[in-house]
Amino acid sequence: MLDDRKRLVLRAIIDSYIETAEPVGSRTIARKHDLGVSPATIRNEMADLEETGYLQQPHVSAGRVPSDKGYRFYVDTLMEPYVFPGLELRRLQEEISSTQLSPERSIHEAARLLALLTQSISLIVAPSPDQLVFKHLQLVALEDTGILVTLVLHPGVVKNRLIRTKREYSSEQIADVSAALNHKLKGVTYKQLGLTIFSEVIRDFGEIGRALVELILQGLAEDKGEQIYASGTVNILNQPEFRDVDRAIALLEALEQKEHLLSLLGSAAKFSGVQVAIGQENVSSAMQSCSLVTCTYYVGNDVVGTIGVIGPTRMDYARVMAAVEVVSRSLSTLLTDDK
Amino acid sequence: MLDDRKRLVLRAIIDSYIETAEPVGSRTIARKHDLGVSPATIRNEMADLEETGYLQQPHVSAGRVPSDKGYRFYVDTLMEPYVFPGLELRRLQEEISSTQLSPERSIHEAARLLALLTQSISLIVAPSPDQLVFKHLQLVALEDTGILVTLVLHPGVVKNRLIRTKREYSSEQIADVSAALNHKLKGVTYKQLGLTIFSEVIRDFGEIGRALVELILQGLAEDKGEQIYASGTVNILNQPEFRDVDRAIALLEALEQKEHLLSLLGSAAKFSGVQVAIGQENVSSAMQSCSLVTCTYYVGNDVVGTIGVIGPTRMDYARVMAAVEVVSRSLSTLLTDDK
DNA sequence: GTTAGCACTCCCACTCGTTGAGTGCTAAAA
DNA sequence: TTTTAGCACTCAACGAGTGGGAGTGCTAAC
Repeated sequence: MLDDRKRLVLRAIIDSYIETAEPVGSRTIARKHDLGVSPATIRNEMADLEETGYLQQPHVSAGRVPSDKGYRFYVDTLMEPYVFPGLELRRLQEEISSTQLSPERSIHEAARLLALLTQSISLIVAPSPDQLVFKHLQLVALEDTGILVTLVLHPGVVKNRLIRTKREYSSEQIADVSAALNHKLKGVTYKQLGLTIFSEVIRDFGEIGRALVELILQGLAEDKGEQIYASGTVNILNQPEFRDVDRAIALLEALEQKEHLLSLLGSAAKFSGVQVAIGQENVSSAMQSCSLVTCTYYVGNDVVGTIGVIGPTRMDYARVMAAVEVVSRSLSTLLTDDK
Repeated sequence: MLDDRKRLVLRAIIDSYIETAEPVGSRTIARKHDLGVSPATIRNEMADLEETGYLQQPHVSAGRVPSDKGYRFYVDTLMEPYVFPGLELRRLQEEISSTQLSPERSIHEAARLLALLTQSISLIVAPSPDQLVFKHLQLVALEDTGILVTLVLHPGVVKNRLIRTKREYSSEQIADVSAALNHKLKGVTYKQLGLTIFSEVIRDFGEIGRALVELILQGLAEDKGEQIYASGTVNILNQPEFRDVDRAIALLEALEQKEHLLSLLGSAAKFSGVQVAIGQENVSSAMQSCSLVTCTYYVGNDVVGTIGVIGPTRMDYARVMAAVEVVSRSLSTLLTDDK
């Protein structure tokens, strides 16, 4: 569709625009990239590229700027993939796993590093309770009528909740219940919990059982907010496209709509590998001039969450995609290894 | 020191400036507040107030703007305290306690509400591990060599950590250790843990004991970052003084220095009641044009943390102070009641 | 002690010409 | 047919100049 020279020109323009955030003129291209043709020829190519929708002109006497279509083509076929130097890779791997022993921490750390690496906003969706498997359930009697419920879920999430009962139970009673419950629920996923199990629990464990079922039904739905997490929000203020404070506010406020974000990232979870949504490809209105790069991460062979980066459409796709890929892989490795 | 009319003028100027963020002229004051004197008289007063340091003039033909000293006087003696309407108060109380049963959540929710209420950045310092008392310690054997340590600390903080041992232990062994440890540590504060206890634990509980001591020594120091928490950072972008993106960035980046923040808020913890640090009174350089309003919160009679609000020196002190006071009290009540 | 009057200051918004980067078109060269 | 030099044209950005307006301080009269 596009001949070789047009591709070269388009790529040169996008590379340059990504770097400088300034509209790119024909002279600049002729000077920086040695295409062996004069600015006039490049102008002709640029006019064609604009006509076919790959470029745009902010105003008639300015240079050209890539359109969403241009970026899409760039990402799909033009750009040169970025490869992290081995050294940096190892340092990264190390930093992620340095927050020893707590998967939740590791996930947060991964988000922080991703934001740092890309100088953009990073998002991370923690494993959804639905997919988790009961690994252990422990009840501990505190003084009075409080019972601490500790749920250990696979992979590596620990949740604590306090429930209160009307009457007091002895530690022994609670230990018994704990053991029995543990036996009943071990290896079951949240999704598999159905009315059958719930009614059995209520029947067999009376007041505690009821409180527990209630906890499970409502308690884990409520923390959708904790399930998604943004890091490095300050970074976008450094991007020239967000020097306009109002635009920055619009985006940042959109990011506080956790459910909204979740659905945004959720749609990427169906595919494997690094996904890119450019500008208008995003449904979210506040993100029409942003791109979203996402990748799922794993425990073993199961997709458990998504990480992503949000930046202006003029982001360094090669670098961001590499960073997302690398962080997702490091995280997967880490979570898989220490189960 | 200041006669009545000067106080009235100063108060009128500060009220007006807080509302409009525009330098205040003599005519404005004469028109809006019925002081029964002409602008010329007010001009004289204003000149005096400037000379004594309560006001400043951005340039000679502009109105006056309060100085830090002016704000200080305003906060200490001039302003009319704001009282929340009962309805709003009850709604607030309700919203804070709606995140049932988890103190950590309540604290986060309090921060969110405080930010919403003041349209500023809210900060919250969660109870420091040092002050916490062991309430319960539970070890649970997971498969392989993993042992889940659940620490229940008073007031209401639950921490989970995973430790790994070289050899496997049976659930019974671990339950025994758990019971013994629990007995030994119950009621002890972190601060009281000394070498004696540590060496006893290591002696009596071997490998698990050593891992545990290590965990306690390093594990709880490491989460200083989790101990302080900012909410509503987007809000300051709406303040006219932060339309300049670079200033906003400077402040926001300062807020990411968790340790720095901790020391900032920590100094307020020595006093009871609502504390205000205005502009230059703050040591932090990024906060020279901001004020910080803080208040400690309690469990029973023990100070366990601090909440605060950061905004431009031109903040609505009456409202912010009331909000901080109210949220801190609600939080204290909540934490105290469900122990 | 207060106030009207007035000269003065200085920011701000606006206009207007200039500059320069960049374009499209045309016609000649390859 | 493609490329390119040349040229007229466009338009944002910048700076200088200008008028208006808000606000002041001072003075003299009340």
